[in-house]
Amino acid sequence: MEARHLRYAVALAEHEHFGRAAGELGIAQPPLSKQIADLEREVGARLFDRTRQGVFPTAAGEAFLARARRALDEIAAATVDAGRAARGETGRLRLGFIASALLDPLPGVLSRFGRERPDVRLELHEMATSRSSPALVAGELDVAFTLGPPRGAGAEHLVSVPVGHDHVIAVVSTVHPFAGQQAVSADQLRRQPLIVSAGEDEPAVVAGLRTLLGTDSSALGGATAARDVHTIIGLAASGVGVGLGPSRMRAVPRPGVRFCDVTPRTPLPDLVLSFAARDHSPVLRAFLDTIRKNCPDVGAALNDRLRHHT
Amino acid sequence: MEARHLRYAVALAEHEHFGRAAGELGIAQPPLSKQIADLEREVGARLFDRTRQGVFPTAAGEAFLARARRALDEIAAATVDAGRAARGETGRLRLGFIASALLDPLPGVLSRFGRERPDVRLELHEMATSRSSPALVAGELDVAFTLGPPRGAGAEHLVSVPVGHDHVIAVVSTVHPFAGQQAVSADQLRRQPLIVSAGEDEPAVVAGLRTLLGTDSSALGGATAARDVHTIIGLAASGVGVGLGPSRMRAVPRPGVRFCDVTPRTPLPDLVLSFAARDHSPVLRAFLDTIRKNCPDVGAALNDRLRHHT
DNA sequence: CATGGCGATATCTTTGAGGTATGGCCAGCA
DNA sequence: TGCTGGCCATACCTCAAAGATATCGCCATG
Repeated sequence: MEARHLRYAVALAEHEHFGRAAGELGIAQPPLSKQIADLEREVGARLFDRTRQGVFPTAAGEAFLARARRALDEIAAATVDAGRAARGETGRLRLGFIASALLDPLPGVLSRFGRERPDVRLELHEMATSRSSPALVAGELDVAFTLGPPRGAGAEHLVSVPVGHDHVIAVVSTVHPFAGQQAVSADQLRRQPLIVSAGEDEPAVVAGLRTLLGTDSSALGGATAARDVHTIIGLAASGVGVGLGPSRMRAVPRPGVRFCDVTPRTPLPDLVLSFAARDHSPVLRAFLDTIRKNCPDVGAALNDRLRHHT
Repeated sequence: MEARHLRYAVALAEHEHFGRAAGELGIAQPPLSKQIADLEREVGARLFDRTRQGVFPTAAGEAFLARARRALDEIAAATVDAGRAARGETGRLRLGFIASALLDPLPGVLSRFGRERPDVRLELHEMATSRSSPALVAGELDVAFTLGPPRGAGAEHLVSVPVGHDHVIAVVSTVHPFAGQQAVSADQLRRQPLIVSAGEDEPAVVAGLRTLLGTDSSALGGATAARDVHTIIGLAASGVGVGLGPSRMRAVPRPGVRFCDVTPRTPLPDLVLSFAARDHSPVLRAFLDTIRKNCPDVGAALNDRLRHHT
């Protein structure tokens, strides 16, 4: 049985007349008669009563037509749904990100993406760089914000694009002596109780701080450890010490704290967007496009990537 | 787009391999490649990723396949449903009947039919013969039990089959003097307070009673009128008088009453089963078949009718 | 570098959908 | 009662396209 048979039966039921139904279908009457006869033979039951007054479905015909109409609706919807999925209007995006990404690029990116693609299901997973890389390789994530380029086995199958540069800044309570300063020096910091990251991404941050304070610095050893940037800011606000973290902390103004530059300017690993090189999913492409529109200093690699698939 | 395209896409998704899917479909690999290519062109999106590891649906393909599977399910169900409807296993039967039919043939017929055709929706409408005939002609009923053959305009398009003969019997309270008698005479009845039908089918019954009691009988004029046989029996049980009604009253034994034959035996119009002559509905046929199996003294016309359609 | 497996392409064959002409049937009508 | 017209079915032909066979190009293996 073919969709043609369903279309012909539905048209015949609608027009109650072989000739007019055939005309509507753009075919002649004899082929329609034959197709309906073939259909009735295949179904094993008479589907239409041919009377002098018109052609009307039998009980079997009514039962058949109800299913036929639903089948035709599904077929029509199949094309529509496939088109929407192909354009990235529907689907799913599994996004991994480090906690600090929630400060700066994510709020803007997610709200814009949610507006542009309301029917895409977003799955957000906060995770350290060390976990998101294998998840991308294994296909458990579609895209991830990581601290520095992804590392580990299979990383060569990932594309990485820096979406923002980063350096160390300090955060202090408004009543702290540093609060009025534009910048604080490494020397000043060495004489303060410090609050630093202790999350899984710690090594990268600690490396930056060692560069800043000197490898012999004992200040780092006595520093308070916090799991993520939000905790660092909170502890600094309550006067526990001077928080040190990525410059993206500035993106979330918060009463009770001030941010200070740190001299010398100490770079941290870039915030990087990674995804599988062979992932051509239109939803991913749409997400990358949103990133490009939302992050002015996005790397050239992303533009290349987008141009490549347009 | 044809059902073939859906079947091929589903098979390809299942086997993840053009060659094996084609083998399963009973065709060679090149035609399958072409059909899938045609499908992708018509949908306007790539539906499968051909990789070295296998053939996998894209996001668009997944969306398409979900709809395709449902469409194919509907198509398969269409044939099944049509077959069931053609065999009269599903559908609807609108049955009109006079109240007294509830006494005798209906309980057995309906319980048997309900067991044999559990998926047929039964619509029961108690109505007088004068109403069921036009309803049958207008197609608002499928079949009806009437008192005597249907009358009125269009009755020639109806088939009528007597399903039981009927005559007048008397019903009295167990404490009534008649209670011990096998039969009562017209003379005895003329000297008793009577309870007779006053429903829409009254004329037929009254005509029978006039035959019994004589047209000059004043007893009928003073009789208590009851709308249906159940009321006649109830009034007789409470001692209001002697109930006169169809012999089918006997089918419902009820404590507190006795039934007596009436002499001379006075026939009433037969209980008749009627339906539209051109109605070949399988549900109707199944119902007639049940009637035949349940009513031993069914008319030859019904057997003819059933044989005609076997 | 050779090999084998896989999907795409080219070309031919054959099925069957659809067109035209016509037949059979029945209601309406003179 | 025979005629006529409308309607669906049948007969037969045509041609598009589904499918078969042969082959190519590609790439991951050894």
